[in-house]
Amino acid sequence: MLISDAIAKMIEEMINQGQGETEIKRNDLAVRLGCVPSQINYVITSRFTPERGYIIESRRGGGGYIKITRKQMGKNEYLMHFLYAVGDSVDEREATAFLSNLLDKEVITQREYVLLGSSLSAGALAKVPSEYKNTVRADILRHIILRLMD
Amino acid sequence: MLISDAIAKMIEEMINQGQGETEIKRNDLAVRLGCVPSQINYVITSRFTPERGYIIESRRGGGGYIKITRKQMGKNEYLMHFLYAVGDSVDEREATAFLSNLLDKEVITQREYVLLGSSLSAGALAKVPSEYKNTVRADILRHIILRLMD
DNA sequence: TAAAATAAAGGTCAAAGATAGTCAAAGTCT
DNA sequence: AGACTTTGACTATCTTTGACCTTTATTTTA
Repeated sequence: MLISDAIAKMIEEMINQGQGETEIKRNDLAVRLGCVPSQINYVITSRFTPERGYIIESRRGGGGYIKITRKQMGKNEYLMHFLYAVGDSVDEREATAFLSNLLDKEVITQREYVLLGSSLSAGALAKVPSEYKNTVRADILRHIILRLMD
Repeated sequence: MLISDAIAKMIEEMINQGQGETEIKRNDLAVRLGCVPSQINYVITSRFTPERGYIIESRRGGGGYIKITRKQMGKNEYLMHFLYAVGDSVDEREATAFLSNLLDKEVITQREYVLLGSSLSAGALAKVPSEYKNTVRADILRHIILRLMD
């Protein structure tokens, strides 16, 4: 398994242990997992993103920490939030992150997650010229989100 | 025998081994079969297409892979029929007709009908250049149908 | 005790490494 | 001739690593 995946898994477990939030010591974690400290940042910025519903806070210096919180919101709040958060360009990864968040919050079902994901997949949009691809994906995603609100 | 046929055969075997799906390492496979890596892409795009019931997913970079999933003809006759019925160009009205057919046959729910309809709507695809619009819609629809198959 | 130095975190960024994707030219088969 | 295949140069994306930067806390010193 990739080191980054192991780091992500570890952090997720810690968040679950801590009822939706955890505070890590970057250097400690890096040593425990055998990676360089900056790789922790990489994992956080690539996987614990706002699109996936996480908030990151941190402090440097003695007693420093990185705090990761999983956001808790109501359905409509989520949808509104996502509507704004979906910019005018979304790649497949981001789109999947948004959908999996909606799934976690039970705004959509597992089956809807799969079906809607297929609408946004690289394969489905393969023939859209690359300059427009992520723009079109964003448009589709926004249309879906709008339909989910009522 | 053509190298491409050998590649296709190999991949098929791997899919059989893996109960309908397999994950390959493009470069590994290319080395094993003595071809350039991009030939794997050629084989995948020319033979493992959605029209034939395959779903392709992939990732680049460290730990990258290409995942190929085959949807079975036998179990999903009705959906297979749909898959073939979708031509290479579908306008919004036809897409809606397909979806409402699926709704009538209780293959999808009312809510799925609405959500998927919004993915295929003119609005969602507004920015796709008109030459491609109906082709892209057909691709999306095919991907959705494939995902409806268990 | 206030300022200065030092230590103890975490942050940034770019380079290098590891994969996969695209596309067009050249080759081959029918 | 036209369709399909083969190849490789170039591109895009994701991960790993390390050098250097910034912020905050603690200790030393005038």
